[in-house]
Amino acid sequence: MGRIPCCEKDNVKRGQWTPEEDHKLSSYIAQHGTRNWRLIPKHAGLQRCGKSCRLRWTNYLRPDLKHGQFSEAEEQTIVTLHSVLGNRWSVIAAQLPGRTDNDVKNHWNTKLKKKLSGMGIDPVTHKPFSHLISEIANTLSPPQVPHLAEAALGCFKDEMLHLLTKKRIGFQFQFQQFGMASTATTAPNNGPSTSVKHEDNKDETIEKIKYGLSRAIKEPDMLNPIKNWDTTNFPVSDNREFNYNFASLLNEGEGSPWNQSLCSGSTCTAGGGLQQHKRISNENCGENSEGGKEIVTRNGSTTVFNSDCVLWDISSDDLMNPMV
DNA sequence: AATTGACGCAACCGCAATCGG
DNA sequence: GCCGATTGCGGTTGCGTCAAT
Repeated sequence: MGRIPCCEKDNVKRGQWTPEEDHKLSSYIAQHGTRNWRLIPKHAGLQRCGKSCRLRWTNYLRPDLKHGQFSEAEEQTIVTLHSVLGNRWSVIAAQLPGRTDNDVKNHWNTKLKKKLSGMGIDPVTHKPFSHLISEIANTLSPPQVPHLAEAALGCFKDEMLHLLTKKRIGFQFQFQQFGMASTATTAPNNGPSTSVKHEDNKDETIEKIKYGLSRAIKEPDMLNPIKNWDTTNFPVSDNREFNYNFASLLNEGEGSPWNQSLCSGSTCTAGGGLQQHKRISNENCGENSEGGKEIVTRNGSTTVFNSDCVLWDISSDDLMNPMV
C-alpha cells in the first residue's frame, strides 16, 4: 500500500547534477520539449528521477532564468507580495521575470526575513514587533501579564533575543521611549515596581520585553507603531546596503515602494490569506483583459490587481470581495 | 592551522491539484 | 464521474563555502 513512487529509486542517481547531466537534459529538452517528465530521463540517457529532471530544468537550466543577485526592486516586490499573499512562492515568483519559486523562497528565508527582523518588523505578520507587543498586551488583563507575557512572546522571542543580544540592533529606541536605559544590554534601572520583577540578569531581555508589555497596558498609546515608530536612531548594523526608509513607510505618501504594502493599524492579518485591505505598488501590476492583473491561486480563487492596483479576491464561494 | 558555526543554495520529499483515458 | 498518472507547490534537508574563534 502507500503512495506509488515517482520512479525506480534503486537505479536513480541523486545529489548534485554534473555539467554532463545538465547538457544531456538541456539538449534533450531543446529537441523534444518537456512533455512527459517520467520518460525524459530515460530518453535523455540520464539515471535520474523525472521529478529531479523537472526541478533541475525549472529551477536552474531554463534559459530564461536570472542567476544573479536580487535587486532591491525585486526584494521590495517580494516583501510587498508576501505581505499580501504569504508563502505563495509560485505566485510571487510569477511577478518576478526570470526568478523561480525556489529562488524567491530561498532568498526570503536566507535574507529578507532577517532584514525585516533587523528593522523590527515581524516577517510573518509584517507588523512592527512593538505593535505585536502592544496587541498582546491589549489582550491580557494586568494581573496576568507577568505570567503570560513570556508565553505569549514565545512565538518570536528567539528572534528578538537574537536581535537584542547578538546583533545588538533595533530596540534601544523603544526602551528610550519607556524611560529605560538607552541600550538593550543595560538593565532597566528605573523599571516598574509592580507588574514585572527583575528576577535574573541573565534574562534581562525578557524582563525588558515584559516591562514593555506592562507599560503598554497602562499606556497603550505609547506603543502605537504609527505614532511612535521612527528609525532616526535605529541602526541596522548588518544591513547597510538595505536602504529601506521605514519612516516613510509609516508615513503615507512617497518613499519606498514598500510603503504601500505593509500593515498599519490593528486589522491586518497579512500572511494568513487574501482578506485584507491592501494596495500594492503599481510596478507590480500587469494587465488582464479588463486592465487588471490576475494572479490565479491554487485553490482556484483569483487575485486581481485593477488599474489602481487594488487587490480583489475572487473565489468560487465569494465571487467578488473588494479588498478595499 | 584546525575547528566550529553560520550561511546560502540546490535538491529532495510528500501532499495537493490537475490532467486525461 | 472515476481513478491512476502526472505536475505543481511549499517545507525541509544536505552540503559546500567562508568567516570567526
